[in-house]
Amino acid sequence: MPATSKYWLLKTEPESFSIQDLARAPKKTTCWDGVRNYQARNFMRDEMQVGDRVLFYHSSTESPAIVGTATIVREGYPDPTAWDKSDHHYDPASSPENPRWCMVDIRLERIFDEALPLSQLRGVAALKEMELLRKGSRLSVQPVRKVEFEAVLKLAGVK
DNA sequence: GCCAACGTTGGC
DNA sequence: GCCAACGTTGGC
Repeated sequence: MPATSKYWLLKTEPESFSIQDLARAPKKTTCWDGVRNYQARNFMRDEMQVGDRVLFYHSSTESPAIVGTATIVREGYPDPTAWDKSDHHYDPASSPENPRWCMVDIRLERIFDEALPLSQLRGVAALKEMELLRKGSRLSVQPVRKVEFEAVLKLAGVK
């Protein structure tokens, strides 16, 4: 994927943080902390830019689905939960002096009137090569092609 | 540097 | 809860 990608997909388990939680957050904004995968980190650290568009995805739930959109409002900066011993994502190899993990801030754009479940997305020709739909895909931060992003918005009935 | 063992993700 | 598909770790 080229460094010019402007579209992303972020996964979250709604039991820990859902799009409804994001809607209730101050300024409908949150930091995307807790990512502990190098490929996902690199996307956040090196490629995400303010204004990039985001598909918001609920995983590990009864009906995994894309549930809305968000935008990047702050570019990559160190994830302080990595050096918080009480945090579930604590990593002793990271420190304020030498941070290993990274996060961005996102702001809610819209919650879809109807979520788009994986089962529905799998039937869409324009999404045939989408990373999310690849067998065995686990990346929690992944690039999305423009045509894919637009196809998803169309499915969601967003003008 | 190989690779087996282990831990995690996440759909089903 | 099962398990396939990954990523990471660590012995050698």
